[in-house]
Amino acid sequence: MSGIADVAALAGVSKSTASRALTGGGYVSEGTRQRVIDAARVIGYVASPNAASLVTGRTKNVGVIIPFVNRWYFGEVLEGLEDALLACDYDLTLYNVRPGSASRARIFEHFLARKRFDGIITIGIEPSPDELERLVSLDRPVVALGGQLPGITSVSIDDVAVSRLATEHLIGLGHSRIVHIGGERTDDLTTSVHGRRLAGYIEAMENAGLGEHVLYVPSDMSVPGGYAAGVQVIGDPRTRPTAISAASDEVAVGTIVAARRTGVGVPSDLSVVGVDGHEYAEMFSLTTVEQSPRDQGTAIVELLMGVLSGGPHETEVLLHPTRLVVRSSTAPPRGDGANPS
Amino acid sequence: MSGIADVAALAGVSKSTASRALTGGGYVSEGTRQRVIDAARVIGYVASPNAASLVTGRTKNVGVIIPFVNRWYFGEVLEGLEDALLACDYDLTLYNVRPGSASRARIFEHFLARKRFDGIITIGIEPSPDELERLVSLDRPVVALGGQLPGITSVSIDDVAVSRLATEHLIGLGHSRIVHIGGERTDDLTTSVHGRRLAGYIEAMENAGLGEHVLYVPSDMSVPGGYAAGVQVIGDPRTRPTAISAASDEVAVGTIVAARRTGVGVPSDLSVVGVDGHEYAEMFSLTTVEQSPRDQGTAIVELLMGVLSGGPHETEVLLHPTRLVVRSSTAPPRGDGANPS
DNA sequence: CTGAAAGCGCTAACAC
DNA sequence: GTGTTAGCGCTTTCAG
Repeated sequence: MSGIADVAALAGVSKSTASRALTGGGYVSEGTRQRVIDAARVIGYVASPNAASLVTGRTKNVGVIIPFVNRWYFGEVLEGLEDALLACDYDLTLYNVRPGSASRARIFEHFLARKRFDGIITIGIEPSPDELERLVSLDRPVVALGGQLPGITSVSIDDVAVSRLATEHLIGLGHSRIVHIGGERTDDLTTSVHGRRLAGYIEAMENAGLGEHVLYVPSDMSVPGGYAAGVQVIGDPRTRPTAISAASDEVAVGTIVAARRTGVGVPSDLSVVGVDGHEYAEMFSLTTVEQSPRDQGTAIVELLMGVLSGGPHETEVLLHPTRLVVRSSTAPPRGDGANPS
Repeated sequence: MSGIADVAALAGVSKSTASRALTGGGYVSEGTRQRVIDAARVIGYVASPNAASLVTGRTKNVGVIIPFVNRWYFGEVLEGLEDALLACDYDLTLYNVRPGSASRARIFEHFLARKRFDGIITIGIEPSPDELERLVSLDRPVVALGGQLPGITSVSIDDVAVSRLATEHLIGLGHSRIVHIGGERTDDLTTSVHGRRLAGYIEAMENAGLGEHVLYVPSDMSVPGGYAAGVQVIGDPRTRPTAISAASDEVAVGTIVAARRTGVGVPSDLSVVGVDGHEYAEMFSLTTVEQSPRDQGTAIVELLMGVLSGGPHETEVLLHPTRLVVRSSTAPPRGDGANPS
């Protein structure tokens, strides 16, 4: 293992000069710098991050705390994060904290305390008070994506607007019997993603004078969740809506699968919109409010870099839904009047 | 930041004794050990991994090289890895090397060289000679899941057997016009997962005297890939098979979506089997050879731990398909005789 | 069984 | 501009 001393020797300079040339701190003449860099390349020298971290206190590594890897939204964000972090020369260490899992506890109690990172990115985490406390006590910058945590700088998409937009699209098509799948009855309407998307739906419905038709069915934010809810909602032909506003694309996909299985055509007999821009949208003729999770990942990394560099930075970024992408025409069913059952 | 010195002081011993007590190396009297451990707990002491690594050379961290995060199989494996690694007190740093991406090159050239890990786990990687060379030159144990690399200890599932099993299931149901989706024409039949699963299909067909019906359509190992191939395969009613053996569950799901969309019933007019135990299998009435990716993750971690501990370990583990899980009955279509078009 | 001292590989003051 | 020196926080010989 060649160390910086070897590089220095080969270049005919001292270790400190070699270090300066390589890390770019302090004055080095252009000639020396080149010789050192060449020497490093010849030897194939790469600095030991441990040794460097020990003295600088910085690790060139960030921790990512994420509840799922294997749900479309989270996987996509994670890939976005990895790309963005690489571009900034940071490694990424993964902390997978499935809600309620044993590993979640161990991570918060044990692993994070190692502080192997310069900063932390949390994705869609709703931390318990205890977890939040531990997060803060790490004394490293924390930035959150999705759901602003008290005192933590965050990036969120405008969940209310996004869901309102989706619902308005359905209303614009002439639907009135629109149900929302995804909100949880117990949620505070501003505190969680679930809740805010539900709020957007309600807002749209009431604005359109459809308040009496407001109806939501709770669901996991996942494809199987949407499927289960879909079966329930579509099951009874007498109460079946003509359109569904889904809290996420994954829910929407699950719902559509359920609809097809039930023999209800999609979208001719039923319109479904979701939020996120899922890669399956096309396959399922899904209409979607596009809000790329990858870009969300990029945005949160940018924010963290701002914090790390100590410069000024926004403390709360709200991503606005820019456009509604229609992957298929979703015509309103005939005979859907103002006076449904 | 409290250091080991503080712990030592509080316990009334020297740093070296404190270190021994905490890391379990060398002799410490039981009483002292307890006092040190208590002191550490009181202060909330956690050793700096950097400092420790610097001197021991071990990092308590493993690198995971994976081509996708956001494909079901890979996401599932990754979650399995994370769990298994945590259990062994290892951190996980993620290297996402999408084939052909710019980050892939940077990772192999730059990031891996930092050697922030005691070992490397690769998932379904087909490295170029150059990449393989770099991997080896890291001088850290490398274990591979899926596809044995020359000179690298590996865990694989028995792809040939798994695919044969799936195909035999269809044959057993009375099908003869069975096409395989997933193999790539260019593949060596033993070198890649694609290739081996194709081989298993061919084996089953020939064993059953159906060699003349062997037909495969190449596809990405993904849901959209399966969808595209499915549209193509099912599109023409004259050549349409009665059953499909898919190289993976994701392909199978895509195929089923295509089938439904084309108006071909599933499974009444078409049977599809896949490999892996996908969580969507139930939603899609998919028959599957179960081979949990999570367990594969666990297995590969066990193997790596064996290598790291220096003890004896198997150098190549083959996971055998244990069972075929039927999520729905897939009756053969009537009139499917020995003499298809 | 315990303590003193050396040093892992690097960067950051500080002199020159 | 460049070299010398002093650690970063820990583990590990090596005496005692």
